Amino acid sequence: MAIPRIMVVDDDPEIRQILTQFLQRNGSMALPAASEADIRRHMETGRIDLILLDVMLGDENGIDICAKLRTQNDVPIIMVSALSTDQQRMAGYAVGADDYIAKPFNTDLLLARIKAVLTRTQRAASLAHRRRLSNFDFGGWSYNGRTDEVTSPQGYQVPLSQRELALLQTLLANPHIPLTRDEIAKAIDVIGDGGGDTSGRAIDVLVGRLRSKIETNPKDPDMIRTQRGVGYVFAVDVVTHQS
Amino acid sequence: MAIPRIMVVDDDPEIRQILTQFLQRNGSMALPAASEADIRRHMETGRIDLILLDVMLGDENGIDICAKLRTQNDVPIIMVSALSTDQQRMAGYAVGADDYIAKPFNTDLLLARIKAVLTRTQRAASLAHRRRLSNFDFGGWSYNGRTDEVTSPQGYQVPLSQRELALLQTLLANPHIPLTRDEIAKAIDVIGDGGGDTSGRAIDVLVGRLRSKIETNPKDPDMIRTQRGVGYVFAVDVVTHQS
DNA sequence: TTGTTTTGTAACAGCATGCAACAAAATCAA
DNA sequence: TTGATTTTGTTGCATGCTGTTACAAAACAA
Repeated sequence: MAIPRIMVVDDDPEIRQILTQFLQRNGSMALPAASEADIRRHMETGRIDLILLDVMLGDENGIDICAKLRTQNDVPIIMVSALSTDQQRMAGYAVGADDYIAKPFNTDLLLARIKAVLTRTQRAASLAHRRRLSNFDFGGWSYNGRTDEVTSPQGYQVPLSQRELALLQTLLANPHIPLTRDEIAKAIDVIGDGGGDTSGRAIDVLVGRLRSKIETNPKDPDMIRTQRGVGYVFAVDVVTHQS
Repeated sequence: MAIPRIMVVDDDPEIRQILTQFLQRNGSMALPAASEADIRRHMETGRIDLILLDVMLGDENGIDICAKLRTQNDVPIIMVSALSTDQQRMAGYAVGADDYIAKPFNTDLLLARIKAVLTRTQRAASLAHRRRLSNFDFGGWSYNGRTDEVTSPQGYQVPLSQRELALLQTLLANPHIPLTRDEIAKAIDVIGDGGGDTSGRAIDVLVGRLRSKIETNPKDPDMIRTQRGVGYVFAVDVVTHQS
């Protein structure tokens, strides 16, 4: 196996750095993450083989984060916790953690657990990676997951910005499912929005921009439909396939 | 591997001698050092494969010495300490120790740790070496790792400067993986950048220069893609092979 | 109808990025 | 050595991306 890429999630900068350096010295590439935003960015921008997740995050509960990650991908998760009651441990397994280690832990133990989880899930990890490279056909359009090229029914290639691309990917992953602005904001890691406040209109504007590029009639959109009071739906059948 | 040369750093003459003799009896060359001055002398006068560093040095803190050594070279360090709270251990890893052993320690354990660290670092070194001598094919181009020749799909040989070559090697070693400017700067040892400050644009310019030489359309690059807010990705499949 | 809420979007400001031009540093030639 | 050439980092400007704001249009409730 190639060098494992391990994301270290901990909001304490010191522990984060220590773990990061420890992993790097032991032959892994460590990707530190302090917040859920960091997590999402790492998940989207590169292959992650394993997540080391501290349960005691400041703003958000590690258990919740773990549950969320589990629903979205197949990357194995090792939870690390200062508290190690059996209840905690059970909660961790319940939301899909692959292993659970109590602090303070023996470093050899940590390495052994990491290795065990990695070999156990090796096949799943490579599959997860391949899934990122899928191609999609929708409403006559096509999206190439390897090159990020978006092609119109007429064969024109339409350049999308990073945000527009992220939005399209989110929609493609959730066809026919109404998505709230919050959900979209979280999925594509928008700064200004996502706090549930009505002031941030970033998603609205972004949707408008994507519509202007891929809708035949942006004023009366066919694919990205508005659900008043809810959010938006991608109302198109999507075919996923490998190239 | 040749006989490992291990520097023993401890200001207690007795322990220093015990360790030295123990190592010598077990097939290593031990180089005793009592002070930072000794350390420096040894580092300058000969190859050192590993440093065994006692945390409780009289005049200086072992942690500080370790940190200093780490910034200056890549010799692996095993810290030895009478105190072995997890805090101590963590501090050791934080400043870059490769392993941490509490006194009094089992001699078998010590030997095992030494062996582990040595093989670990040795393999990393040999892998890095082999990679340098590999050949790469990417997007119709080829790179000869022995001669550093870069050949275009049309068969033209394109001369790259040293920095451009280093950048290309870094990209080739990390295909499809987003690299931050910091990571690139560290990998190719750029002076002006790497401190995380936004002022240094050396990497941007360097990327531009490499693009102008190897991208079909430098204005709309196919291979070296920009990830806004992140860095750059080498978005090409890379085939590595020996000549 | 009228008034309120929600959504669409143009205009704007702040940044990140690309790049040309320059300057400093290294290398080479003689 | 000196001077020419190449390499490499810096700077300033142009461009494009992105979130905010303000206002208009649409949808809804009464």
